[in-house]
Amino acid sequence: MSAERAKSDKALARTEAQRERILSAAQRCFIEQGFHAAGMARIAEAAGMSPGLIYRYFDNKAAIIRAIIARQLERLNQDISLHRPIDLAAEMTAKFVGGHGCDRNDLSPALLLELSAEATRDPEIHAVVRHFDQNLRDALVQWLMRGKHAGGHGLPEARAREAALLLQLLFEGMKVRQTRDPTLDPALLEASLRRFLPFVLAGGAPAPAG
Amino acid sequence: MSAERAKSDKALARTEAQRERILSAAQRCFIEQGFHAAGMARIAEAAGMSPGLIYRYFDNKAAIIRAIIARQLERLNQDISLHRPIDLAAEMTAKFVGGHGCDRNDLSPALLLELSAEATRDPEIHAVVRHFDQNLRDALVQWLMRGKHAGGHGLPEARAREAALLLQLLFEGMKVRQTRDPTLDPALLEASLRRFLPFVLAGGAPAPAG
Amino acid sequence: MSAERAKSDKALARTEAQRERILSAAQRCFIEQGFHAAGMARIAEAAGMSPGLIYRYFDNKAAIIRAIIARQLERLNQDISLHRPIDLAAEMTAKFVGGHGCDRNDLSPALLLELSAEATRDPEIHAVVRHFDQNLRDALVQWLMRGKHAGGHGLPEARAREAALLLQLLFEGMKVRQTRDPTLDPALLEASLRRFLPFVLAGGAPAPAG
Amino acid sequence: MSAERAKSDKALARTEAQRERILSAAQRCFIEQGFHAAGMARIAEAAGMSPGLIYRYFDNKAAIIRAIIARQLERLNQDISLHRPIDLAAEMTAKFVGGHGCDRNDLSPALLLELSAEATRDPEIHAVVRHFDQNLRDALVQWLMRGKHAGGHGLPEARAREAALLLQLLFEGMKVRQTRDPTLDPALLEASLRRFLPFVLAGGAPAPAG
DNA sequence: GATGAATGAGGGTTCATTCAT
DNA sequence: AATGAATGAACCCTCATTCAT
Repeated sequence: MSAERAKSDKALARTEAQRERILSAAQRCFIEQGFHAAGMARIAEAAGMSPGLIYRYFDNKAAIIRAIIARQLERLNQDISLHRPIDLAAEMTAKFVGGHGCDRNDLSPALLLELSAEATRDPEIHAVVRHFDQNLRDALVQWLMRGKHAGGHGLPEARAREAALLLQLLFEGMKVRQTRDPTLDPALLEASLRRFLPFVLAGGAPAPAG
Repeated sequence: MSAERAKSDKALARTEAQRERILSAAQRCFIEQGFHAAGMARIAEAAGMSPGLIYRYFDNKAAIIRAIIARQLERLNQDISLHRPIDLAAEMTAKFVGGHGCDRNDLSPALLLELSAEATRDPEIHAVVRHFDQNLRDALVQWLMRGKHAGGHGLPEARAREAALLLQLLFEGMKVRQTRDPTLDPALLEASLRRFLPFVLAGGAPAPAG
Repeated sequence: MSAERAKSDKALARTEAQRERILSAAQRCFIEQGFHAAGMARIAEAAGMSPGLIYRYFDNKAAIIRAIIARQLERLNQDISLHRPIDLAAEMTAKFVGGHGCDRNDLSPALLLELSAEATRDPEIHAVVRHFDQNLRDALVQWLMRGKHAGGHGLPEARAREAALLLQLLFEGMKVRQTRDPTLDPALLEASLRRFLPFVLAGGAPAPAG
Repeated sequence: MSAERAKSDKALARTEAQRERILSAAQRCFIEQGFHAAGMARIAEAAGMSPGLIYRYFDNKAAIIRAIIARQLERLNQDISLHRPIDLAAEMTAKFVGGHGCDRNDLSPALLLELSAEATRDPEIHAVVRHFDQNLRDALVQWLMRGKHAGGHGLPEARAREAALLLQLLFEGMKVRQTRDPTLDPALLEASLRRFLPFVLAGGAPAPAG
């Protein structure tokens, strides 16, 4: 039970580590060159392995793309911690400034855009994106409806739905903005958000103090 | 001088017409299949000419992409009529519902996203995108600062800059949303915008009636 | 009508010539190396063209294989001229000695064997082979049933069917023999055939004189 | 000396057993998929060992193929029992109906064909095939020359050579037929053979009764 | 100006073989 | 003796680009 198990565990761990190396290398390549321009050979090189080995861990290039997408969206979801009081304007600004996909917890804007475009044509990708998209929307709605004492905003459902949609539009708009104008003054962004977000979070009521 | 001129003019006109045919055909192909999946052969077919001929009018595929972007952004700029009173929420909703790249003045959302991702890698594309991006921003700022009697909103410059940024975030967020959730209820979108936009257009002051 | 037609005719002729060049080159490669060991690059080289060009004339390698099979079987059928009195023993011997696939009208034995094996796994190939196989069998039966004055052998149908089967077995057995013992003494082969074929052609009756 | 010997014997026995496992597994795979389509990984799996281990017992894939051929032809030779009176027509028909490579003494027809084609290209295979081929021919000739009281047919050598050749042609023709028309009516085959074989076995004399 | 046949580098992928463990 | 992860050359095929006509 122990020896066999131990070996199996170790093998599984190695497998997982290899998959991680591949995904990480692929993500770097995709960000730099795009999904289609990044060749398997280059990905293999970036992962420090031979091209053939990749296929022991992934069926094909599309599977890698899907895995990256799922992993990224998962992280995105985990990242949004709606269960503690947060300064949304500050956090969004920080994401804008820092989040260019260089560290593994950030969704690269270029990747997200290409990914969304790809979802238009690949039904499997579309399904994955939709799944996480609706998860996020539901989480936002719940958060907006929850009482203030629970870190929420106490909106009625109808208002919460409207506000959640606006928040998603702003999140995604910021991703596009990152690609178009990466030099955008963070102070201006934060000022804008700080002025308007409270109004959104209040469901359209006159902004409360704070 | 005149005959020669006339011939030259005619030749130039023909050249321009040919370029236009190619761009139009390429745009259709790109929308259907994406930048990389659309082959030159198919574009040539769609343009009703031979593949070889395209290279008399464009250096290569990337040049076509750049030309489409420039042309499209130009149209976009012309399209934004900020000189008449408009119901922004209604117009944005209409764009969301109708704007899937079917008419020639709309870039398909997928294309716009792919294009923005590409701008991350191709400096020439980036420059074009930046140029039009800032044009639009300036136009928005002017519009927001202009007096209400001139169809504007009479905001001071600082507020106008904040509001313009937010509007761009929303515009672009909507493009992402179109690819992710094309079935989004337009009524919900319009309600959200109608509740929020007046507040933005008022520069963050309590929403005026209407 | 004429100019356009002429051009189209010329184009069609060229297309057919190119297909022929490819098939001929592929056949040489397949005979030398087998279906799977012959690479497209080598075939292209043998055909004096680039690998990519082959795909303008054939969908893929399998299509080339099928075309060769069909072409070869067609020639085989045409080759069997059952409408004149023939010295079957002599002709079969001649085929054995000469027919090693070097000239285009001969089915290479190696090719026929590999082809038959391949038919076991590829349903499309199986269908093609079956089609020509049954054609040949029917032709043999007709020939055996036809009156002697018409170059036939006047057998009743039941006997004709038996004899046709035996002839096919002998034909195909000779193909195998060519690969196994290409040095087989043609005199021995001809003597064997000359002794036994009359018996077969007579439907099992005591061999007639001649 | 004895202990060492014993160990060595045991080791040799194990080596032989391993080789046998590999050959048997490979044969199954080759029959199902053909020589080239059967991968070493699948063969290893079928043999219940790792791919690497196979190379301890065989130099490479071609060596396995050669070993299978040799083993199979050896069995084939042993199988031919020409020392008892036999109903050749019945036995050949039975081989046709049953012999599709399912039992270990039968090479599948497809395999035999592929193998014969390969002999055209690989001199080592050619040599093996030739060796057993001539063995079989000699055995047939001996059988045909032997007196009837010894289960033979009492033909003079010249006639025996002719008849042996014809028998081989028929044997091999039947293998091809199995791949091309596996649904061939066994009754027709048996009738054909029964009418013709006695004539062959009699060396071309009018068929004796029975 | 216009064609479309031709090119050939590069794409993703497979698989016989090796070697550290 | 045995493993199976790793290699890398070669596979089939695509497509942006060129050029003889």
